[in-house]
Amino acid sequence: MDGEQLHHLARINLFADLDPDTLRHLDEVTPMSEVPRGATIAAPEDSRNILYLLKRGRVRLFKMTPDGREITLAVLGDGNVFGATDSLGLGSPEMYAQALQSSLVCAMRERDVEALIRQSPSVGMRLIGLLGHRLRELESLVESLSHEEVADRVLRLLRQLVQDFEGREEAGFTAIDLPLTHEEIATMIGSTRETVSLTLSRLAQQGIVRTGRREVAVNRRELLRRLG
DNA sequence: TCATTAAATTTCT
DNA sequence: AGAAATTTAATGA
Repeated sequence: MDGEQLHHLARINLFADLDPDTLRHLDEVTPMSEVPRGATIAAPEDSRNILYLLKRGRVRLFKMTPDGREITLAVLGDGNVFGATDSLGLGSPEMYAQALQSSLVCAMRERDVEALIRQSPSVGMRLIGLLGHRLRELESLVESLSHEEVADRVLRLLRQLVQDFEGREEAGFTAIDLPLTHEEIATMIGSTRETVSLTLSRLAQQGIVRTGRREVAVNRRELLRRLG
């Protein structure tokens, strides 16, 4: 399965073809809440047996190093899931989840998820698709982190983000539909705010990216040329 | 090449 | 005004 298909797979509703009765039951066991930008949805001290369903919004998953620095492990969009570290073994207990923008989140007990998967295997299949996509992005990140210089790490990250969060197209530049600071970008590629800032402005001079406060757009043609 | 430190500057609330 | 985000510069590993 190629990246484009996986991309679309990740966007479809986890519960797409469930029958009305099941959906009604799900509604009862999955309280929904609106989470404001910047708020923490889950922290290590929270109960670990909940699967969060991101109905709409953007959520960043990160860990904290002993010296207090953040390491971002994933940014999730509409239709994705996170949490649930006990029986599903999804993610680690040390993970924080923070809303990058106002988001709509459902909480489902892990045991209800288990029961649902047994009853509707298609839900399980979609979950695997979602997780497979995340795994692949992590693999590519590790690869990049281990031997590339910062400029290339930034570029690979942006290529990934523009695929997952494709925004408006304007004058050859495709926006990344995600509010990100240079600081946050740094935590995604193991660099620093200052270096990311300098790197982005150099890439802007080269016509590969266009940046603004909390926003980045990329010229896909130039990006491809540079990354090969 | 890039993290670190320090500081200035811009932009948002 | 004050906070947050970004930029610039000097230094050393």
